[in-house]
Order: sequence, then C-alpha cells, then structure tokens
Amino acid sequence: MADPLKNIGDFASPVPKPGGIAARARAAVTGNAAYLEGLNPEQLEAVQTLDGPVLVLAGAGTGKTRVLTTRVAHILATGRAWPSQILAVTFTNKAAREMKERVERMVGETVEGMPWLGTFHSIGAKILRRHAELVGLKSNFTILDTDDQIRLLKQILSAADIDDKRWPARVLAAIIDGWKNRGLTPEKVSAGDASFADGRGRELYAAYQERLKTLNAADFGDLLLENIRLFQEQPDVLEQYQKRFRYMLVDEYQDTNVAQYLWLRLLAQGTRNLCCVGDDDQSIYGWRGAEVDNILRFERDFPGAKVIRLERNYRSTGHILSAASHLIAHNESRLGKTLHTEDVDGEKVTVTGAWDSEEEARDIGEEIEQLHRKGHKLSEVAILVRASFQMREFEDRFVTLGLPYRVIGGPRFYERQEIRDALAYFRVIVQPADDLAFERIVNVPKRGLGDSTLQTLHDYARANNVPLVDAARAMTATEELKPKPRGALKDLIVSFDRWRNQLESLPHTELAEIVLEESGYTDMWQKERSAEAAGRLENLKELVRSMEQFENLPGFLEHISLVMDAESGAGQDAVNVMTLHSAKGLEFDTVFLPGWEEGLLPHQRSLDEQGRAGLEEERRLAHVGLTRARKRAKIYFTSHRRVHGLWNSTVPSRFLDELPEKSVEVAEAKGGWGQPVSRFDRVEPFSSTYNTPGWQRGRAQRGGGFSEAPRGYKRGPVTINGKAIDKTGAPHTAFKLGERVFHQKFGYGKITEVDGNKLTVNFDKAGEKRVVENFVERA
DNA sequence: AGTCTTACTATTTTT
DNA sequence: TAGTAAGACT
Repeated sequence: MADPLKNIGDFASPVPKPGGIAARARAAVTGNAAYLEGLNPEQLEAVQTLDGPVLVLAGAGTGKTRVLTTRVAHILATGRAWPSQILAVTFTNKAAREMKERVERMVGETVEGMPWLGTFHSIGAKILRRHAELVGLKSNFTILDTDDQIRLLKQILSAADIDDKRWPARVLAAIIDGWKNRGLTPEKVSAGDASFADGRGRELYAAYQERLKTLNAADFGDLLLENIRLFQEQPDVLEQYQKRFRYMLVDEYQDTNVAQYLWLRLLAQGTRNLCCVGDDDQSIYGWRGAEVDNILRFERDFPGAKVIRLERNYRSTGHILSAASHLIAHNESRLGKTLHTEDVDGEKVTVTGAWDSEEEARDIGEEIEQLHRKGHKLSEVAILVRASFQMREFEDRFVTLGLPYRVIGGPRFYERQEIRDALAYFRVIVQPADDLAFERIVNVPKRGLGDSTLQTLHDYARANNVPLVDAARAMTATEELKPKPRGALKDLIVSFDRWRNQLESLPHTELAEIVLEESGYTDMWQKERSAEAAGRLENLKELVRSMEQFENLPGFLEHISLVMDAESGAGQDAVNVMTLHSAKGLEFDTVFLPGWEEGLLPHQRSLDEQGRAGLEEERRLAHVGLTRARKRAKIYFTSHRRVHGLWNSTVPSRFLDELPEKSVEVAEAKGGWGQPVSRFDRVEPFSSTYNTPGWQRGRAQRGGGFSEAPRGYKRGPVTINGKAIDKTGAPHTAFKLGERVFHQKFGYGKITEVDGNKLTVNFDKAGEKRVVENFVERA
C-alpha cells in the first residue's frame, strides 16, 4: 500500500538556498524584476504588500489571477519563504491547477511544485491524514462523496426507525452539510434544533459521525471540520502549521463558508501574513454556505488589514462595464468598487424581447450564425442561462441549425454510475472495511445476492461489530445462507482476496482491467447492447487510462475523490452553453443572456427563501453574466414561458430597469411581429405590448425605486420583496367546465377539465393545453 | 427478478 | 410536461 504521506512537504530547511533565485531576489528588491513588469500601481501594491493581512478586492476582469500568481512568485523570488512554506488555497481544482502552472512558468524550473497549493478540501485532507489518529481516524481513511453519504444516512434513518418518506435522507444530508459548513460539530448544534424529524436531527448527526469513524471515513465537510477540531484540541499541531505557513493566500474569498473562515483564522494567528483575494460582487454561492459576510467583515476580523482595490478592468468595453456597474450599484451589502476601462465604448448592450423561449432561441441562433458568417469563432460565443432547463431550447435549435455547441457543467465523469461502480471495486480492494463500497457492488453484476442475503450480512456485522466483508467471510463458513448465495458470496470473497494479493505484484492499471474483467462487470455492459452501454464501456477504458498518471491504486483513489474533473470536449469550435454559475471566471467575446424575467432572474425561489439577500445574490449573478463579455452582451427576455409544463405570462426582470439607458439599446426580435413565425395567430401583436418595452415604462412610473417588482402587469406571479401577490392559489375566478375562455398566447378555447387552479382548455387554434387559470379570462 | 404503475418534483454545484 | 424513484405486481 502506498504511503499517503508521501507528498507532504518536509518541515525542515527554512533558509532558501542561493542560485538563480537570489539574482531575481536582488532584482525584485529594487523593484525591477521582470515578473513585475506591466503591473498597474494597484496590482503592484497588492503583490508587494507582503506583511500582515491584506484584502485584495478584485473586480471582474481586473487581473486577479495575475496578482495572485505574481505575489507567490514575488515571495519566492525575494527569498521570503520556500515553496513549502506558502499556503495557497482555491476552491476548485481547475483554479489550483492554473495557479500552479502560472507560478511555475513565472518562477522557472528551479522551484519544485508547491506542496500546499490546492483546494481547501485537498489541503484539509492532507493535514488530516498526517494526524488522523488524533481525531479517531486512520491515515488511510476513505473520502465519501454525496452519494455514499446519502446511502449511509438512509441506513441510519432506518436504524433509528424514522420514516424516510417523511424525512428523506437527502434532506438530512443537506442539513448536516449546512451544519458542517458553519463549523458545527454535533455537540455544538443547538439541542432545540427541530429542523429534522421532530428535533432528532442532532442525534442522527451524532450517529452518522460515529458511523463514519467506524467506517474509517470522512465526508467532504469533515475534511475541514476535523481540521478545525484538530487545531483546537491539539495546540502543538496548530502551532506546527502556523510556523510552517509563512505566507497564506486565498482565492475567491467571497466564497468561503464559516468553517473555511475558522480554519484560515486559526492558521493566520501565526504570522498574520494572510492575503485574501476576492470580489464581493461575485459572491453567488450563498446557497451552499458561502458567507459574503466573511469578505465584508475582513477589516474587523484582521485589524490593521490593508485593503487594496483593483478597479481597472482589462476585459470589457465601456458600455458593457457601465451596464454591469450600474446594475450592481443597486446592491446594498457591498464594499463598493468602481470599475473603469480605457477601452472604447464599443457596442451597446442590447435588450431584446421575444414572444416565448422558442423565439428567443431562434433569434439567438440566427445572431450566432450571423456572427459566424462574419468570421467570429463559435468558441468565443457563450449562452449563459439561470437554470439548466433553459438549455434545452437552445440545444434543440442548434441541432436543427447544425450549429456545433457544447454544454458545460452537468454530470461529472466520476459521478457516472459505471465509474462509481468500478471505483467501489477498487475501494474494497484497498480498504476491505469500506462497507459502502462493498454494498454497492456485491450484487453488481447480478450474483443472486439480494436484499435478504444482505440483511443477514448486516445483522451479523452489526452483532459482531465487524465490517461487512468479514461478516461475509464468516457466513460462508456456516450453514446459515442458502447454498446458492453462499457459493456466490464465497466466489466474490475469493476474488477479492486474489486481487488484493496482486496489488503489490501487478501494475495498478493492469490490476484494474483484471478486476473489471474477472468480476464480470465489463461483461454486464457488453451484454446490454445499447448505445448507452457502449458509452459506459468507453468511460471505463477512459478511467483505466486516467489511472496511468498515478503511482498506485490508493494514490489514484485519493485523487479521484478530490481532484478528478473531466476536461471534456474543449478545442472544438463550438458555442458554449452553461449556467451563470459555471461561467464565473470565464470570458467570451460575445455573451447571450436569455431569460431575464421576474421569477427566473431573479429566481423566484431565491426571493422566497432569502428575501432581500436572495435578490442581491441574484443581482450579482446578473452582474457576473454581464462581466463575462468582452465585446458584446445581448440580453433577452420573453413574455411567455412554460414552467413545469404550464404556460405562464412573464414580466421582464427588474434588473433591466437598473441598466443605464445610455449603454443599452433596445433591439427587436428578428423573428418579431408581422412574420408568420408562430403556429398560432397572435391575438395581441407583440409590438403593441412591448414597442415601448415594459421595463422602460416601469422605470418611468416608478422613479428609480429598485426593490419593487415592475408594476402595471395584471398577470403573472408578480412579487414584491419576495412576497408573492396574486399567487395562483385562491380561486378568485371559479371557471366552469365548458366555459369559453381567452388566453393571451393561445387565443380562444373551451374548458375541458378543471383541476384546482389548473385548467385544461381546448383552444380553437392551438389545441389542448394545460394552463393556470390566472392566465385566461372569460371570453 | 424484471416490468409496470404511480407519485412526486421541478435553481444554482464544488469538493 | 417530463423525468425519476419507489412500490406493486406478475
């Protein structure tokens, strides 16, 4: 078995050795080092202010990554610290990888990789493995992902005799995650917390933690939480790291949660040389525990902190930047920055109204084709949506147009069923006590080891307090199981023993192939002659291939749970389709922003659940979208959208009101009125509703207030400060069967079914549709 | 064990 | 509407 501690930097050698670095250091001290060239004064200050806490407020496109990497280079070049004495944390592996590459390029070959550059989780895991015994784990503990977590919680719920119908495991998982994000161990959760199973949440949390320890496993949240516990309970360990990390850098500080903040604060109590880089205006992960407050509070948390603002934008043209700045200025909870650019004004941001999402997609498709004809690269075009259901319309359209596109985000490589199954096999080999992995694959492929056999195993395992594999081994020696399952189980155990023996003697990629082959796993998919199965087999091959870059099986497993992301399909010239969230950090020449409607952006749920804070986060999301664009930003909204299969009239987003008139141009939908684009007759021509766009009328009436939804619309789910008025609940108009009604989109029709507030109407022209009663009126 | 039926739900996503 | 997940049925 590999030594998991292998790559951990040594704790010795605090004095840099001379050489190439020294020369650069001299240059750096006099301020004329090559790597400092081309930085603007603020960036230079952010790079050179090395002592004490520093907060770099880096607006979109202001050279944040450059500052971060140059700062590392500067620390190294001036001989302030060794690579192994710098802690640099990011959120994603992608960011970590990029930073590593850029630092290496900047500093040159003489510096070996930085052992403490990585994600919060990977660094947390590394530290935890070193001191696992101190928190009740072994250093080869397994890292569980969300899927394992939920399966484990299911068991715990059933053991506690809780109906997992009423109290689903996934809900509990989310609650526990939330607690962990806030740095709460079971003891610290308030006893009165009744958010789950009538107040039994805390007890279940404790049981879950106990199970994790027995399984020698940690979930993602534990990687940090156990670190904090370790630091708090073992001051000498904490001190070790405080001394080691002479300089600390944090990327995307606005995304940190409470646990991450606590972790950083503990470590920063040593040298206090903590540099956090972030942008409060790009905080869009509040819903998964990020605390914007961390960045807003920085100066109070770290007295004497130097705050440096990067406000020079090198990405977008004037109009785009002005639109984005005006929009975000409507937020109250922000530190405030004024971005400016020396670039030309460029094209105005366009706002286009479309009849429905189909027209929206058709229009955007057309515009993209036009750009393409003019020689623009498709890969420089992005469509950024609020919710993934919006993507479908675009995909459909692009398929008919034959326009190449790629969807970014979506299910990850290692989340696919076949990958997880294969990994489960490997996990059992490396760690026989991994019950979750064992359970996953006992009967995959089918071996006739069904629920009853598994139940027997569970009972035995529980009674004797041993892992399932041991229980299985014991049971095969008794008469308790029927001959058939007993034989199958025995075969499986024997196989695992054999594979485990080959762990040392065979290269791990070879062993992996053998395991997948001998277990019958590849066979299982080969027999299923579907297109899908072929893809799965392909993925399995890809998995084995990706193992090559690791030294051994345990090393590979460590990385797959923390560091594996599928960099798929890049390189092709294709339009990028993704959510606003996954667009953060990217940039494109042309950005399309469809769906700027009340209820979608800002999203209704955000408004309902988070109120004003939710609205502000939605606004930041819009801001992130706009600031992705270098040369062209094109906003769209529709007046009709189908949500959950029901047609809704929609209201243009309030954010449209918040854009500066001088930088915005109202464009007409290409497939606009007058053309027979719809299957239906338009009862009310598009132009009469929006020729003076509603969002402009709204502004005229309201005089600039921003927290209210646009007025003047009778229909649709209009909300004010997150509170819906005119909700579709109360049956204020009782429609009857057979009645004639009128709908804005579908025209006239007869009611054929009434179901609460939902009506099925047989429209004269459009055929049968289900609609919410608010959207029809008596004819 | 496999297939059919019904009920439910329906942002955003990394590690 | 559409997709999934769990339960019933055969």
